[in-house]
Amino acid sequence: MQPLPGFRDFLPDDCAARNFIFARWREVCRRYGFVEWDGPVLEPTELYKKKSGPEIVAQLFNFTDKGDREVALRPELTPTLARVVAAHEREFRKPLKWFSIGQFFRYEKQQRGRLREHFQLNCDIIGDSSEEADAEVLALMIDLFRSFGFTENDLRIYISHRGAWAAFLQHQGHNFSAERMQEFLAIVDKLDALKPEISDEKLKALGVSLDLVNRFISMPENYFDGFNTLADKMKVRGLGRFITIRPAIVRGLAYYTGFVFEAFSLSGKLRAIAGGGRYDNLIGQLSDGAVSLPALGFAMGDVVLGEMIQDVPAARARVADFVRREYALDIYLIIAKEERRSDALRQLQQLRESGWRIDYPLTPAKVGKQFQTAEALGAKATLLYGDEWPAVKMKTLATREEILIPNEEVPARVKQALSS
RNA sequence: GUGGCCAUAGCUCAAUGGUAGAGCCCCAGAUUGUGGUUCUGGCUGUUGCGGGUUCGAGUCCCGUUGGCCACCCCA
Repeated sequence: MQPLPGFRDFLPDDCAARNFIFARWREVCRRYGFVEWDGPVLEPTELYKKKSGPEIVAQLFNFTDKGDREVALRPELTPTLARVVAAHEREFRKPLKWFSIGQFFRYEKQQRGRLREHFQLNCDIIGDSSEEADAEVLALMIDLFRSFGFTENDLRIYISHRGAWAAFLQHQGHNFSAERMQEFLAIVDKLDALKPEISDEKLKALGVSLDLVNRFISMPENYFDGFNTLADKMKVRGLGRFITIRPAIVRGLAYYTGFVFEAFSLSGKLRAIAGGGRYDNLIGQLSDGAVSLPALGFAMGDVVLGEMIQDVPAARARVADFVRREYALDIYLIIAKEERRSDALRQLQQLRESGWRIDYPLTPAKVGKQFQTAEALGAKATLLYGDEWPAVKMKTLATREEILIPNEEVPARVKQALSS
């Protein structure tokens, strides 16, 4: 039996690496004053059908449950967030700064960096429409990357703004409906992939020329001051070098209204590592107008991030170090004489209650074998119980130094030896 | 969803159509109670699965499942 396609087993090393990623996510988010929350893994399919746009619905991992409900494993968190916030917003002071770490699903053919399941960090600020909030979220994203050991040489965050496109087009005399705007942005999104003649043709169908579009792309700051404001705010924080204005970045989800951004690895091998934007209307839509709050946020997945970590030596070394420490022991007990097993277990329990990580042989084994096990489990020291009793022989594995200590002094001496 | 490449031991991979192998891992030893190295020995296969061609198929053909890559799409 194998796991289902696109689903992963996490062996101990994989789990430790995952814990490392989660630990950095939590640590940096808390540093920014974000609090953690979570929602259900299974939602009514309806939640995604109307609000996220048709793109995501085609890839839902959905089914009918035993109560004849149409349900879907969550493909993203934002619709759930919008629902929860609409229902509970009065209980919280604004702005909300919330983050969440959870598993998300999609039903599609898997490929490198893209499975049917992944873990994702979501960070959102709700109830603040200022550009300061935009900058705060971007800074958070950058510091998250920095916490893994990445620098401005490893990745770049490209920033665009849907409102900027609308304003530019209006300035040029075009007034697009929401649907036409969506159509237009889809073409812009593919400018790099398609031949200029084809893009031009598609744009002409909307009454816009490729020349016009390129004019904006080459000098966006001249047409939209918000880019300058944001860039200045990032420079003040010393993070300006991480961001690049790139109007052609348009995210696929329909609900974005303002700034949108995507982080890319500069090695060019990977897809977007993270992305997000402002969605000022979504909460209002999902609550049928009962609650209207501006919001913005982003998400970053563990799969692509993990691959990027493997690509960058400094980041890879941090993970390896963490993985090694994740389950390394403090002490391994050597039971050299089986008649000392009870004495050893009594001290084992005592030491565990003090918080030390200790393991020991469950069945009788040769002393040499026990030392091998101690080494393999990463123990810093061993405590040997045998003919020396009532004294215990403590050995520091790194230095091979052995000292004889009275058993009643073991807790104190262990503390002394391992605290340094 | 479409197309191309691939599938051999737990892992990485060998094997002109002619008796399936190596390295690593794991386990056990190298004289009585001391670890990373070394040495010796041991374990492991319906060659992904199902058909077909052939005297004979890991090898050739068809199907199927799974993986990788590209396209589509994108959290």
